[in-house]
Amino acid sequence: MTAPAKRSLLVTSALPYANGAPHLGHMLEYVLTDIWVRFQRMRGHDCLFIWASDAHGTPIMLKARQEGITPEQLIERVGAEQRRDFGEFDISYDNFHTTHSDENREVTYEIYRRLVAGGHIRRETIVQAYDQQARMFLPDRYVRGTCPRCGAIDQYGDSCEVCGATYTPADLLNAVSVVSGTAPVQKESEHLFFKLGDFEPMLRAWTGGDRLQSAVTAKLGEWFGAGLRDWDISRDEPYFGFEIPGETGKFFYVWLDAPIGYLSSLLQYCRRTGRDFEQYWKPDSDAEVYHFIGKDIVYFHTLFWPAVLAGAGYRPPTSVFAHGFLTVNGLKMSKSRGTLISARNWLDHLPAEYLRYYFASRLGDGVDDLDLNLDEFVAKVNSDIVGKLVNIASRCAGFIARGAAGKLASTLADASLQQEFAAAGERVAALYEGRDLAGAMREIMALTDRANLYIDQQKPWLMAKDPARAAEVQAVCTQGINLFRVLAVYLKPVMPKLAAGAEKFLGLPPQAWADAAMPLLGTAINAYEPLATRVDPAAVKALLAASSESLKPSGVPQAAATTGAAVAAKAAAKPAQDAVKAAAKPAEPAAAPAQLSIDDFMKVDLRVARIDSAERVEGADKLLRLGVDLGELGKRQIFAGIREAYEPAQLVGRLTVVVANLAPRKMRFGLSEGMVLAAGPGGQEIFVLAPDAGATPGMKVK
RNA sequence: GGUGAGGUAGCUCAGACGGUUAGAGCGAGGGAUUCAUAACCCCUAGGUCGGGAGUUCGAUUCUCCCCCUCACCA
Repeated sequence: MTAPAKRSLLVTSALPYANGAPHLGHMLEYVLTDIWVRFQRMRGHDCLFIWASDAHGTPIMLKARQEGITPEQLIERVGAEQRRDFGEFDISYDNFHTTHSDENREVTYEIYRRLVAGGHIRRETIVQAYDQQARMFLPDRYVRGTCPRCGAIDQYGDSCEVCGATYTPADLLNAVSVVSGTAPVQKESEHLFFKLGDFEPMLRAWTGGDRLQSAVTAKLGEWFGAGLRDWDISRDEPYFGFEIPGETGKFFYVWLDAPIGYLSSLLQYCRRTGRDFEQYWKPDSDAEVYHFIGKDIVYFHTLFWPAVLAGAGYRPPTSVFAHGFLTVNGLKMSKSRGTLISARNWLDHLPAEYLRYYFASRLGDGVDDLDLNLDEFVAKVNSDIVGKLVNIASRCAGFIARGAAGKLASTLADASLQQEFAAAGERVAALYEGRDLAGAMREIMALTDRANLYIDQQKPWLMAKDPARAAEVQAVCTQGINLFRVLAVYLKPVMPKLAAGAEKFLGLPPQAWADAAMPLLGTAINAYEPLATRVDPAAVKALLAASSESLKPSGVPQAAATTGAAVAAKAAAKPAQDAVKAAAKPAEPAAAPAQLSIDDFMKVDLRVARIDSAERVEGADKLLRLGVDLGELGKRQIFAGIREAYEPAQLVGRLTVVVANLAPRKMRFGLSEGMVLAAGPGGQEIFVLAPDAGATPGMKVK
């Protein structure tokens, strides 16, 4: 095997925003980055993991104000939480700085100076929402009001979450500042713009070929097609950030100085350690620079960021690796929905290392979202790590300790099997290198199965009954332990603690990748202590309980589905407050819904409703928008997939039955706040249920 | 709406530059075993590889259309 040439790598994760403690969505990225970094180091490369806390911007300024502390106090507190949680997740970063630092100011000013000198900055007066009471310009997200297109209330100033319309805060009806609660006015201000268009040829060249993931490349094609717009990099005071030199009352937009944190954190690290900063960022650098990011910030990292670097005379990144988002039990992580699990909460209940393994077993090179299914998590860790991997050491250790005085044999029982395991090393390494961690884990687990099978076939426990065969027992178990040793090395980037435990057990120094190729013979090993213990499902339960009052189910997939069978299946599959179990169970076939208790049934709040209005929905050929009156429960809007079966006029004034406590479902056309009951296969054959005469809106159906 | 990624065994997913009986892990069922943390080993999945059409000697793998899911839209 030829030793790969020593590479010099600089790796970053996206900078976590300093307005709150990390959650599992953050950890997905940091674990992915860390596994890759640890792998590179084990391969003998020089690999730095550098990042920082993203500390500027309006949200931090306002949050600090709300808590009655200074922004500096806030970011210091959050920064400490971040460091603590990252450390306990075994994120092996070399430096974690903050963007609110002298180094970052220094680098940001220098970059800005060069951009100005290069003619890449222009001025333009724009009109923006302004809060007269708070005396500040308002970011779009800080203005809320009624969507001008669909009429949904309480929408952000840039787009409507209900109908998807995009607009400016000035278009909102009844606009209100989130800061003061007063109506904002429109006010002019001069802003500085970074001329992104100057860099189009450079960006097209840089993003071309297969430098980036295919999904990202495709997206970039779309953006190029739409044309690159200049980028507003200034904000007016009050703002928490860096003042722009030569201007009064103007600050750099947080997104300009945030990625510069990649440089400034490295700068701080280099000054502390005596390393050469320029080596990484000079235009002709031999070093490789990689940014791991979430797919939501691809635009910043593949367009703005390389362009800013180029404009300031630095080299662009070698590549940018985007990943998808994390869902938990099929639900988006959301604070408001109570589905957010903090890193701290996880650490309080479960080992970080098990989550690292689960993430690795599910992560590929794509930008698809990843679901943390906790039932699967428990099964996977217990089976793969405890039942199979650690079991190899556990089942061999006793024989070595008892029958061989704790000493390994001096030759291998099956050298070709060892060779097979060693040869797999390059295959596994290639998968790690390409960030196909799931592929690497599959490969490792296949080897693990192979090792257990070997021991099973040799049956050392039978040999051990015959004292004359003691040497054979020792040889077989030495073989088993050597196979385990190889596996522990291959898994080390993912499970560093487990690997450290294995090293201690085997009496070895910290292992590098290449060490796996050389068998361990004739040495003494230490007494075996359990290297991993099973996950107790109760710990998962406690985790979820602590995370929130409940993991509430989100809306049903399609409010348009109105057949009776679908209603029954959904009611059975979604007992409120029990989404965890529901999500893990396979859906019952519609033809034979599971039995449910009367209590379950009573969870479905069925109500008589009067259809006050019905209209076709522009752009949806199956939906009708119904306005229904639920009596004491008030009036609701419901979208029903019955357009092919009913003319709107036929429905107005009719009574029907509605599921009143169905979680509201956001549809492209508006919010659907319930479900109308109907029977039939669909299309024109849909029959809306109706109560007999005498029923009134709001009556409970039971 | 635009764009992208997908729809393969109960679940999570591999895979096939088109070609004899479509795979793995988990789960489930059966068996074996007892060294090991009720672990491990063996056997069992009869799935129209989303639907339809086309190209072809032959498609689940290519093309087109449709349906559905998910994500992104500075």
